[in-house]
Amino acid sequence: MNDTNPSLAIHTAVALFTIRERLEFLCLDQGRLPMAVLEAGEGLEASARRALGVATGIEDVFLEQLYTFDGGRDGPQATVAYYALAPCEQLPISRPGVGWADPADAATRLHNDHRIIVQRACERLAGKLEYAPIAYQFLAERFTLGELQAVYEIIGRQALDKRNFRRRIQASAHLVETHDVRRNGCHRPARLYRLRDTQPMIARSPVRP
Amino acid sequence: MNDTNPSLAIHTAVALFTIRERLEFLCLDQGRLPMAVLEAGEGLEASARRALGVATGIEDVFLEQLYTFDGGRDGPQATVAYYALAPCEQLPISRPGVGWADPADAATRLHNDHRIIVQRACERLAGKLEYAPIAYQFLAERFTLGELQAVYEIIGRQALDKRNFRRRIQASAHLVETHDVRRNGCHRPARLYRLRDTQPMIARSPVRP
DNA sequence: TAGGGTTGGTGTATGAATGACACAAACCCA
DNA sequence: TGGGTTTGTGTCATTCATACACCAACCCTA
Repeated sequence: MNDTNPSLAIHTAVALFTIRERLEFLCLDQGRLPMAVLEAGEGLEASARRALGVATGIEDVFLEQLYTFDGGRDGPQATVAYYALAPCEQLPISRPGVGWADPADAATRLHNDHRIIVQRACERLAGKLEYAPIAYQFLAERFTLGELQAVYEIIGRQALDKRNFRRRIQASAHLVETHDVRRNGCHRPARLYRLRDTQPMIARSPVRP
Repeated sequence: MNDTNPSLAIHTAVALFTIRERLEFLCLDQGRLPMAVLEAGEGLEASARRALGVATGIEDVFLEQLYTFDGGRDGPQATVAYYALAPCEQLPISRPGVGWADPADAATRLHNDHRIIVQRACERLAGKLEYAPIAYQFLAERFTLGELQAVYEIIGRQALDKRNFRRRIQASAHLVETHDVRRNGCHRPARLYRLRDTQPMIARSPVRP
């Protein structure tokens, strides 16, 4: 029942992204992303979550399938890659062998096959930013428009006009204004917003690849 | 070396679409899409092409990975789904057990897991139509603007204004005008166009899922 | 060979969305 | 109390999207 033939296996791999000043991904010291071997009776997404849980202790994050790569050198093999997004506050990861890296450094930090995963994930992130509410996955439940704009600027790699950005966001109607503000420094406090709770959360196959 | 344990397998499945008046997909009489079991040393895309070749005899078509599904009842299993596009002229398929079906009838023609593949493929097709030059995959090398518009209307499921459509297409600069026309019926002949040959052909992971 | 039927091909005017741009408000700190 | 910093707001110009009508070229039939 338990087939352990190493030449035939389905792997899952996860690129977990967060934003702390810059966009960063979670990287194991061996130059790999968190991975798992798919077990009997286990779903692919469950396997990916398990991989992430083993490496980091967290499992409750946004997770979406990215692409499936063939690793077939010795036998029929496939690696189903996922990407995950989480706000950095939720990530008290301080385990040995686990760290963060800049996607631009992926080439030096990761083995080839995993480098491609990170690169593709960045591309999809930037593309999807424009039409899907994924930016919110990097933020806490309540956030300021300034924080949201920073996410868009970091992922989209370009500065945005504050007024035009706010107009665009308000028009998308994803947000609701709360009655609270956040005092964050020696300046005017910022109003807090949250995602409209009727927001259907999407974690499906891309419609627009 | 040759592992034939049926409880651990990687499958590929292909939904081949074409347009003949309507959008249609290729459907085997057993209510399945063309499939293959990934072999040792075989790439995923190669496996999908093989599946299509076995069922139809053709292999040289646009093919893109769609999504990977887990079929894990008895063991670790995965089905990597692809979708393929081809002009109907290239498809002289008249084999027993192979036919065409309307995606709207997929529910009655296909088993559940394959129905989802067709449905997702239709969604991606419609989404991708707007920003990627996939419509040309349904046309011969040279085609008229009327034919191209028909493809857009069928996949996008809405009628388009002729003049606005033409302006949009001309603006995209994907096309070059040829010096020939096609006489097609009892009306004015239509100018023939072809894809600009410097067009980088994309068959990659979706950037915008 | 003339006229009717059919599809191919073209321009303009209006409203909507986008992009550029500057200044006062609120807070903290010195 | 004044300087520094981020929040928050409106307008104008340009571009983009939409709606819309007629002649051209061909084939077929009478």
